[in-house]
Parts: sequence; C-alpha cells; structure tokens
Amino acid sequence: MASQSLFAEIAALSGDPARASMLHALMDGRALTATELARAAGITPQSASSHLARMTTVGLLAVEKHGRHRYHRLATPSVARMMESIMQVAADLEPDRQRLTVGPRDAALRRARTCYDHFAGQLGVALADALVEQGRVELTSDAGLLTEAGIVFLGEIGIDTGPMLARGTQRSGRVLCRPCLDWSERRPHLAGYLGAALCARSMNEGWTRRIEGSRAVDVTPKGWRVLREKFRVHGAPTIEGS
Amino acid sequence: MASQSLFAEIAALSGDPARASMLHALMDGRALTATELARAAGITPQSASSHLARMTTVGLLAVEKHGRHRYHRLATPSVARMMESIMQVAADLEPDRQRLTVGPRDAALRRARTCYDHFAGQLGVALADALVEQGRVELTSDAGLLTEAGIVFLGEIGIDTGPMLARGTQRSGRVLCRPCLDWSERRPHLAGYLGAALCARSMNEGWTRRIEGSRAVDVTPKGWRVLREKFRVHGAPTIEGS
DNA sequence: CGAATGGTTCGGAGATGGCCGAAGCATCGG
DNA sequence: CCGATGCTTCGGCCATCTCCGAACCATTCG
Repeated sequence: MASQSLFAEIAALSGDPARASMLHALMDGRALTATELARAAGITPQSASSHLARMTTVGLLAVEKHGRHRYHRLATPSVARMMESIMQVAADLEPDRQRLTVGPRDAALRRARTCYDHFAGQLGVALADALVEQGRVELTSDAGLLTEAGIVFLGEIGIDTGPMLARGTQRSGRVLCRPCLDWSERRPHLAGYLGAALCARSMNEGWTRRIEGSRAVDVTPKGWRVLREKFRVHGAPTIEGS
Repeated sequence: MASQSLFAEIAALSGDPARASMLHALMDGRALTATELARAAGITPQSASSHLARMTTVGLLAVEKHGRHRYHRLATPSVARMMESIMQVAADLEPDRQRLTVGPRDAALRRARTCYDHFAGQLGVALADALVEQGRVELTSDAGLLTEAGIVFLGEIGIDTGPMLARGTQRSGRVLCRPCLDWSERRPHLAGYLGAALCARSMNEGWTRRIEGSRAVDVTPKGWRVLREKFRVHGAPTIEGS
C-alpha cells in the first residue's frame, strides 16, 4: 500500500512545531507570504522557506505568485479538515490543561474567528445554536442537516441554496452541512458548504470584518442587528463583552 | 494556546513510519499485543514497546491488561477519525501513484475490510450505494442522513434506531450518519453511528467474518443472500470476484 | 521451583532533520 | 541602471529520535 508511506509523510510534515504553526496560521483560508509565516512560526525566513517548499512539494500547500510575493495557502479543503480532526483529538486528550485564559488577543480569538472557511469561537457556536433552536438546522456530533425551514431562511438572507443542492455526490433532496468541534468552546459549530456560505455572505454584507493579522473577526453594529433580528441569536451579550 | 503544541505532538506521533504502521493495524478497532504490532511495523518488540508507551502516555492509545498480555487499541473514536482524515488527504494528493494492484492480500482488502468500526472497500461502497439507491440514506461529501424509509428498513433487519435518535447533541428528528471516503475506491462509504451499527449487526448475524490477522473481512453465503435480497446490492458480482 | 514467553528498561551507535549565517536570484522602485 | 525587498539555496552545526542488543521484570505452565 503506497498510501501508507504518504500517510506518515503527511502526518510528519504536520507534526513539526514550526510547520504546525504555519499551518495554523493558514487555517483562516487566506494566503500568506513566506515572511509572514516565518514570523508566525518564530523562525527565520530561510527556515520557513525550506519548510514551505517541502509542504508544497508534497501537496499540502499551494502557491500563487504575485509580483515578487509568493502567497501560500492550504492546497485543498481536505487539508483543513485534517487539521480540524487533529485539533479535535487534541481537545479530547487535553486533560484539563484548561482554558489558560490569557492575553487579549486570545480573548478575541475565543470570541469570534474564522476556521478555514467558516465561523468558529463563541460566534460560531452561537450561530449554530440559534439555527438549531429555530429549527433551521439539525446537528449531531457526526453530521448536520439543513431543514426546509432553513432553506427558506437562507433565501431570506440572500443565500441561494441551489448550488448546494446540486452538489451532493449522490442525489439528495436536502442540503447537508457538517459540524466542526470548536477547540475553545468544545461545542460544535457549522462547517461544510453551509458554514462557508454563511461566512462568505457575512463578510460581503459587512456583518463581520477580519481583524488585521489574526484569524479573529469583528462583528459590526450592522452585524449585531442581523444576528439578533434575523438569526435570533440570544447569546449575543456573551460575545459582546469586549 | 497550549493546544498548539499538543497538535504538533499528536501529528508527530502519527508521522513516524513505524508508529503509523501500528496505528493502521489498529484501525480495525481491535486491540492487539505489542508483539503483533511490532510485526506489523517491521521492528523489534523493544522498539515497538517504546513507541507504544509514548502513544499511550499522550493518550492516542489505551491499554488493557489480560494476564501477561497487554492489548493496545485506539483510545477514542476521534483518533480513528483523525486517521481517516489524514488518509483522505493522502488520497487527494496521491497523483496517480495509482492502485498498485498487487498481492492477493491487498485484493482481499480492497474487496471488503473494516475501517475502525464500519465496512469499507468495495463492500462498504456497494452497501452505501444500495442504501442511497433505495432512498434509505442520503449522502453528500460532507454528511449523511437516514430517511424515514431507512429507519423502517433498519428495523426490518433488526437494528434498533432508538438509541441513535436519542444520541444527537441537539434535538434531532432524524438520525444522521457520516460519510467516510474510501482510499481504495475513492468513493464514500457509511461511517458514523449507522455504519458501526451495520457492521456490528453483520458480524453478529454471521453475514460477514473477520479474516485472521487482517483487516479484511469475508462475506458468508448467508451474507450474500442478505445483501442481495434485503439490501438490494447489485454490485455484488464485482465484489464476489475472488 | 525453574524454564519459557510476553513485555519493558537501559545504553550507545547511527541517521535524520531543524536551524541559522551567508550568498545568490528574482522583482520592484527610483 | 542600482539599491531595496522578498525569497530561495547552500553549508555546516547541533539536537533529537529511532533503532537494536542486552539485561531485567512479570506471568504462566510443566
């Protein structure tokens, strides 16, 4: 089985501390330069370059050249999911090296951040909770399901579920999404196609904004209104505490 | 973020060739002894012991003592899922180091095997296909859904869906399952609670049998009858070619 | 009790791989 | 055309980790 050695190679690549840091930095789905990634990992650009070259050769990362910059990003969504699943194991194992609730920056991350292509943190969990509570989504630890009511609701806020419906690998009368366990909240939030669509829509509409140089995101006043009035999120006060 | 380093540690542990082999050997959900695992990895028992101790300390593996034997198994289902997701990435990356269709043993594995707690290989894919075709399950690459017809069908073959229904982390009118991409077939098969239940039922009823010292399984004559008549699997001839 | 078997611990040889300084290429700006 | 910037390649130092031989514990069985 040739894939056995590939398995080990992928895991080993992900297992070096410096590379793990860089991969984490790329988990927000953006493409970063070698220098930025070097800073994130706390190493020199030379070392980072070497690491990046290896990960790119194997195929974990993809590179786009723009002028004299080279932007690195996760090559495929499956890489992001792999990282989620490793984080999941880490969360399971972490005894209670509990929330070392430190640093204002960490606080911002816990409040709201992106996880590859969808929302995580208190915001992500609150969104998922609200959608479940309104009967728009059903969730278990294994899988998620968008209900008829959910399809209608998404239409109302301007998300067309047509493409999602067409996308099943099999015929599928319903749209499915995917739960992604949150490392800070230890509760599931929405990932998959639906999670990505929600996040994209929110960014486009100016409900949320990326915070410079971080995976954290900021909810705008307009965003708060939408969250409360449309999504009926009532955990808002918790998230707002900033 | 303390979990950052734990992430790297877990990935690094999974990334050593010898340890990866041992983890793979444990992917059928059984518990194996150190000596068996050493043989699987092609190293001496001393080395294996050291590896096993490390993985156990971190929490990837769990050990049960029985007499002078110590049985090692994957500590939690999340570890199995992590491995699935890494294999998934490996399958994505594998250019076309295509099916190096070698060895009779590999052929058996491709035909039917267990993947932690559910079926994989041609059998797993054929089962999933048949269930989808009969409208008993809906599948996308992200998630799976058991239909009303599916619940009825499971009842007919003696699987009680009651416990599954009660198990959602949120209230959930339906039972959900999970797709797991097959490395040999490159098509999804059924995992999650439903996949596990199907596999367990099949073993108990004597529809399938584990093949000694391998993850491969054998379908009994009785099993073939059930597959054709109950599940309406028609890919059977493909699988049968042994 | 003593031999046999499963398993772990110890110690040292060998290999791998990360890291950085220095130097070499590209691209952009003046 | 020249300097600055982003990035990569090269070379050597150093730490880590894997591996196995040998010896040591524990359990079972004759």
